[in-house]
Amino acid sequence: MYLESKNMDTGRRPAVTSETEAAILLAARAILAEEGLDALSMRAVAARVGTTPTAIYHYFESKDDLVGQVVAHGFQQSEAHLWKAIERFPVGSIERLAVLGEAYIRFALEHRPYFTIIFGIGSDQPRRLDDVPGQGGYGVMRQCVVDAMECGTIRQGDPDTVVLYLWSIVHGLVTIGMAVDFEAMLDGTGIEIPGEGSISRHLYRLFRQFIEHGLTPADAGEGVA
Amino acid sequence: MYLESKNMDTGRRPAVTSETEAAILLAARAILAEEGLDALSMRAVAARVGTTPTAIYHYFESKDDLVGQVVAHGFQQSEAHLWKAIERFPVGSIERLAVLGEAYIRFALEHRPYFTIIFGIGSDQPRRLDDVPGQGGYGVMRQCVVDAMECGTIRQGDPDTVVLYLWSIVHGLVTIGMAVDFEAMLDGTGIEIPGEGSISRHLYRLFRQFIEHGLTPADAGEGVA
DNA sequence: GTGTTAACTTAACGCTGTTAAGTAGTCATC
DNA sequence: GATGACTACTTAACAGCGTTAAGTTAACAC
Repeated sequence: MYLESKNMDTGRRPAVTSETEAAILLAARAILAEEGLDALSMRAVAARVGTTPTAIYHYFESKDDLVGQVVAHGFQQSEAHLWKAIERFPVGSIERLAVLGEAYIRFALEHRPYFTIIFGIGSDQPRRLDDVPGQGGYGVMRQCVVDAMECGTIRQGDPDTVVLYLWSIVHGLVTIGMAVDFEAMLDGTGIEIPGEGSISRHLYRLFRQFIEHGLTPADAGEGVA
Repeated sequence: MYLESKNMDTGRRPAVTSETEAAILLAARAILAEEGLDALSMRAVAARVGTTPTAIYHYFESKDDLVGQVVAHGFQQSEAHLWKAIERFPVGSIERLAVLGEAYIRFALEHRPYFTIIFGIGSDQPRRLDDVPGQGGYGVMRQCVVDAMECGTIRQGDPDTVVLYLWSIVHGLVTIGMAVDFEAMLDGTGIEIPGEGSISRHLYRLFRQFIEHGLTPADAGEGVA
C-alpha cells in the first residue's frame, strides 16, 4: 500500500527547497506522532499547512510518496539513534551487542507508526533492503557483529546469519508486543513485570542468556539464572 | 483498525446459523485469499454473495467484526496445523521444537493476510492474548517447551520466557521476510539461497545452532557448522 | 507585451464504511 | 382472519478518502 513510489529511497531525491514542501512534511510528521497513522490523510495534512489537498500533489507524487518520505526521515534518525546508544560500550563487546538490541526496541516503541508502515502493511510485494531507509538498522547491527567476531566475543561464522538472527529476535519481540498486551499476558506466569521500563526491554534482557549460551543444558555453563 | 469488536474472541458468539451469514464469511475468506486485504470491502463481499452491502450489517456489527471472524477462523486452523506438524516427532525432543518453528513460519507465509491483520496494523491498543484466536500458537509452543524441559532437552527455567524467546525468533523472521526482499538482500552475502523451500525456513534452520548453543564461542561445542 | 513556468484553487470522480428509513414475508396471538 | 412483531433484507444517502482535470494568479524571461 505505502512506499511504492520510486522516490522513497532516501537521498536520490533533491533536498527540500520549497517552504511549503517543508511545511507539508512537518505537518505530516506531526499528525503521525500526535494522532497516529489513521489520522494521516491528505486533507488533514493540507488543513494543518493551510492549503488545499491538491496542492500537496505539486510536491509529492502521491500519498505513498509523502508517507514514504516521512518514514524515511524517521528511519534515518534510527541509524543515528542506534550508533549513539552503543558508542560508550567497547567495540566488539557483548554489551555493545546487547545494548544495540535494546536501542532497537526502544526506537521501535517510540516510532511505532514508522514501523507499522514499513513492516506492518503486508499485502504487497516486499521491498529491497536498500529501499528501507537506514536499512532498518541492518548496517549498524552488521558492523557490531563483525566486530564481535573479530574480538572473539561471539563465535566465527557468517555475520549476515547472525545479524538476521539477532534482528529477528528484537523485531519479533517488538512486533508481538505491539499486537499483544504483554502485561495481561504475563500476569500469572513466572515472568515478573518490572515497575519501570518497557516490558519488551525487560523480556529482551531475559533472552540474553539464551542468545549467549543457547537453550541446551550442556552449553548453559555460567549462563544459568 | 481491525478487530476492535467485542465478538472477535472465538467461541463466545453463537455458531453460524443463517445460510447468508455463512455465505458472507465464505465470500470474505475467498476475497482475502484470492485478491488480498486491500480488495476486501463490504461492497465486494456483498457483490460476491449477491446481496447489498448493508445486508451484511444484519449479521455483523461492522467490517471489523466480519474481518475479525474471518481471521479467527484462520487462526483456529493454525493451532491444528501446528499440532499436526509436530505429532510424528518425539514429545520433548529438540526436533519437535524445531519443526514447530518451521510450521509456524509455513503457516504465516501461507496465511499472510491473517497475520497482517492480527499483527500488522498497529496504531491502536494491543489486545489480550486470549482474544488472539488460537493464542497465535502460544499454547502449542508452551506445551512443547514444558515437555522439552521435563525431558532435559533444554535447560530448566521459566517456560514462558523460553516460549516468548522462540516465538520472537520465528515471528520476527516472518515479519522481516514479509517486508524485505530476502532474495535480493542475501545475494552476495555468505548465505546461500536454497533452490527449493522458502528462504525464511532456510534461515530458520541456520538459526538452529544459535538457538541450541548460543553465540558465545565457549558454548559452541558440537554445534559449530 | 507576450510566453512560460510555478504555485496554487475549485470542482468533481469513484471509492470507502456506515446509517436511516422503508419494504416485503413469516409467524404468533387475539 | 386481522393485527402486531420480528426477520431479512433494499434504497438512498452521508461523510470521508485518494486522486485528477481544468482553471487561476503571480513571477519571471525575452
